Amino acid sequence: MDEQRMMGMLSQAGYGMQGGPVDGVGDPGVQEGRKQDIGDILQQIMTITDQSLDEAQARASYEAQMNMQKHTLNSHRMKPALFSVLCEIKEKTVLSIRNTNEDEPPDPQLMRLDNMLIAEGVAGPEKGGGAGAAASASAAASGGDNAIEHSDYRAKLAQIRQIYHTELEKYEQACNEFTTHVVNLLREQSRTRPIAPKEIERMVSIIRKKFSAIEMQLKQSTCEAVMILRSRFLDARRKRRNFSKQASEILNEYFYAHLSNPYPSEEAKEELARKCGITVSQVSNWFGNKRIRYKKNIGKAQEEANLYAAKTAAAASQGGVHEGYMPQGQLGSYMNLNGDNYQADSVGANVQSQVSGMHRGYGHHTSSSPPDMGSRDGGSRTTSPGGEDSNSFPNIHDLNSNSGDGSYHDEEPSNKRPKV
DNA sequence: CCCCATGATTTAAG
DNA sequence: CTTAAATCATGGGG
Repeated sequence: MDEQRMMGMLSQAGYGMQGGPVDGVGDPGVQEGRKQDIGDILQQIMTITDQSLDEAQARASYEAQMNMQKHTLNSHRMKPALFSVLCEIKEKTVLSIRNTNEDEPPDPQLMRLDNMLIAEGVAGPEKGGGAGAAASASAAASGGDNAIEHSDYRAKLAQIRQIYHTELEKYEQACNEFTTHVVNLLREQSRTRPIAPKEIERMVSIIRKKFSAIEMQLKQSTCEAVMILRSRFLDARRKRRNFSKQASEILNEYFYAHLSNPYPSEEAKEELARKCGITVSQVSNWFGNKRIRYKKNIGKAQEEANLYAAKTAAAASQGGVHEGYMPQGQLGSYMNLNGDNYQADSVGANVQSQVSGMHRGYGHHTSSSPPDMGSRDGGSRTTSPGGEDSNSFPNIHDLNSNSGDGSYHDEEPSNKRPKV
């Protein structure tokens, strides 16, 4: 099989030395001649050796002859010296070759694949650990019961992982086997051909390189499989589920209670997320959607908002049926607003405008203060936390949307899915 | 089926 | 990073 190839390479190395820079010292002319001689001799010997080996492979009947030649060669008194010299020469040429193409910077592509596989928990720490740990961690982080959705995913991932490890193992085993085989072969041949240990090392490294190409292919296809799996299972869009009725209520209450400035601070978002059993990202999404959709709707379908206002009021008066965090302060103003009516659109401006004087640039609270609480207006109106900022958000009044029911939520969007 | 409410994502601006 | 706006894709009701 590959002996043929190896012999070819060895022969090549042998021939290559002919013109090569064998040594830097000495008179060029003499040196040249000597090199030529040595080259000729070597070539002859190599040819004979190759021939004999080839014939041996081809025909067993030459066994005897080959043995004889081997014996002759082995018993020649000059043999050790000659081999030594040949080895030295070969080593030099081989080294020069090696230097040109041996430098093997860890392939960036391979590193990328490795990183991704580790990130996906495929290649990471041993079997049970990686995927399982990652999955349970993310499940715990998101608060929980989303396991249903992901169990399938995890199962598939584990499958991929299994296959990957099996293949990798197979690959390693094959690589080692083959390497061992080649090394043995070379050692065997080193009795009849000038093969230095370094030569063997080099062969081994070449073999490893070849095999690592296969390894990379394996990693690549594994990565692809993971990618497909991810897009299939983890694309949240495909798995959209409405929030629970209760979560929607909580969110809506907060929204309508802070209509004048419906931008929950980071802390508020966390609290809402906790109460609703969803992630902070989801809260942000919800408010983003809510704001824009509310705005688009002003003027109609707002009756339902009253519903929330009423609920809120009721809750407040009863001591808070619904979580505590409806700022009681605002209820009053709310009722006012509602009662006031809603031409709000027009009125709205005036309604909120005046007020507490201090402005803080609306919106972007760098999480400074929870918009809610404090802002209670003293007398009668609006409470918007930031004086005029209330204007910034289109007039408020009601509207509502009673969201559906449904239930699940997804786990924290584990943001980036790698791209291939 | 269609249609629309809705959560998530993308895009663009700051 | 956050947000508004547009858009996507699903769930679920008629």
